[in-house]
Amino acid sequence: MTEKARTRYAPSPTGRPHIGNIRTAVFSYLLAKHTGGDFLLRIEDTDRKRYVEGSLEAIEDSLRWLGLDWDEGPGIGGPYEPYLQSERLELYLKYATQLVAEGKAYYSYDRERTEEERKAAEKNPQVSLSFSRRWRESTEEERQAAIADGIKPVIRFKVPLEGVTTVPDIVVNPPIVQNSSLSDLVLLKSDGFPTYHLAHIVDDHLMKITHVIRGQEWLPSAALHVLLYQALGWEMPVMVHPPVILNPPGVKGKLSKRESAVYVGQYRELGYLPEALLNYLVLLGWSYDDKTELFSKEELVEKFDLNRIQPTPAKYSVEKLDWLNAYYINHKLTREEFAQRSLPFLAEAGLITQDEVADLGERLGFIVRVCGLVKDKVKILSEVPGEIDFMFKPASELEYPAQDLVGKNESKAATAKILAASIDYLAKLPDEKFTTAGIAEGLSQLSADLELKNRGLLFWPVRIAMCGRKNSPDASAMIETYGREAALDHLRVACEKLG
RNA sequence: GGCGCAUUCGUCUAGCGGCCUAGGACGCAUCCCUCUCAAGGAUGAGACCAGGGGUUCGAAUCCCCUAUGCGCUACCA
Repeated sequence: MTEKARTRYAPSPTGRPHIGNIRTAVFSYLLAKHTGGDFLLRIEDTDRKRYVEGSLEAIEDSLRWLGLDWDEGPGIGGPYEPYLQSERLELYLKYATQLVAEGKAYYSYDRERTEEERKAAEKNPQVSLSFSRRWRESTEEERQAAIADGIKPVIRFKVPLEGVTTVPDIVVNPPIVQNSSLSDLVLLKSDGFPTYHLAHIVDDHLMKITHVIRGQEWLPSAALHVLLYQALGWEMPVMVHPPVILNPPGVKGKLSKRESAVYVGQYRELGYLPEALLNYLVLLGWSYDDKTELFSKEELVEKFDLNRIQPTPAKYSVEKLDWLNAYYINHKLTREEFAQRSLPFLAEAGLITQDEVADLGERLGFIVRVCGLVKDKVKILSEVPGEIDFMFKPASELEYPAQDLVGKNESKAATAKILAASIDYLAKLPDEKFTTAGIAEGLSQLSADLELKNRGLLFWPVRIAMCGRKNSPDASAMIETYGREAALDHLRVACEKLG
């Protein structure tokens, strides 16, 4: 085992966490725990204009839901508090002015660029470069004039004009960039807040972060960060730049909310299991071997290896996630767990009350059996209510055409006979035989006794009578779940429908 | 436009010079099971390893070029 790693997830509070973003948190968490180290949460709230109320809570909820517990962070504290960058302003000021004193940074009396100027600068790097260096070699008179004009300066980093910088990285080949192509980045804004570039380096250093895991969109500016570490005389953490997640096949660009659900919270609301989402997210860009792809959180912690992160961006596809989720529901969850997790969705649909979500009391057994009817059928939890709502209604409220009962039987009259026979049979079936298996066996025998061509001719109308729809769970299982009285009611109503 | 990274079945991937007539999974097709829908079981189609040059006895694996994709190009992160 390698040395203990200290990693962090450092989102800015600009809204709900995006799954592409949270995936870097997953990798960070796994690395930390794999090495027996710490995973921290730090909030990068250095842009006051983009702050969104409630973001911190959304971030914390998402991490907790996925089971990514952090060892240090806002609220819980830690040896390097505070973990909110807005509360660490004097630190950034200190290092920025230190760099100025050392001649490695300088005050720049810029006016803010207009949208057009920015567009122009994007097209022509020379414009951008010269703009950023406008005050690099300014005279005292120029500075005094700017101050007299009331311009508040920013502090810019004095990037070396010559040489090349490379960024060592675990995932991709080290980018090699000419220093002359780099602009003098802003370290401290005119409002006294640091930029990301300064803040994350100061914090990662002070918080003793060993591995920085962040999206590949940071690769282009990583050379600048290398230079900054050098200027500050600090050792660099290991850099890890996993690829971004792309839109599904056929759609260009990185995963966007137009194309699919992108926020962790949305997946929760749709009824994905956190363990399935976690498993899927990890698989998107990481592999253990050529076969294994089902991993619990514990297995991931044990097996995670940075070197097996794929350098290529992966296209997001909800189909495999759906399969994984269905697999977890079907094979990993017990009936009780499945029912428990379905509760919020049943309440949402009005099938049970909020009080019952907290404590079902005597209804627990019934709910577990009802949910069990569709456990191997649903892909996501939000599908559960729609699949079993009929179980919550009396027979008289089921609406379906009588013709549906007939199925492959020759007539309504013939079907009615079969149902009548089923009623007689089930009414007399001993209690100990009133189980899914017992009922299935009994009704099969009955269909033979009635000399039907196949037992489907009996099961079909019985099943329709139970649920009023053509697609449903197993007929015998529904009968058992209803219990004898309710099941017989359903059959009687069906008989009446047939006239 | 400039700079950077990447490139194996439709998709996620295994592969780190001979084990590859390229393996697994999702999806798809067919069959089995079957009272419906699922689930489950079996089988199959599907990648001349982006294209072109090298290096080597030998390349999906190393190098170069081209193409394509993605990212960045703010006093945002």
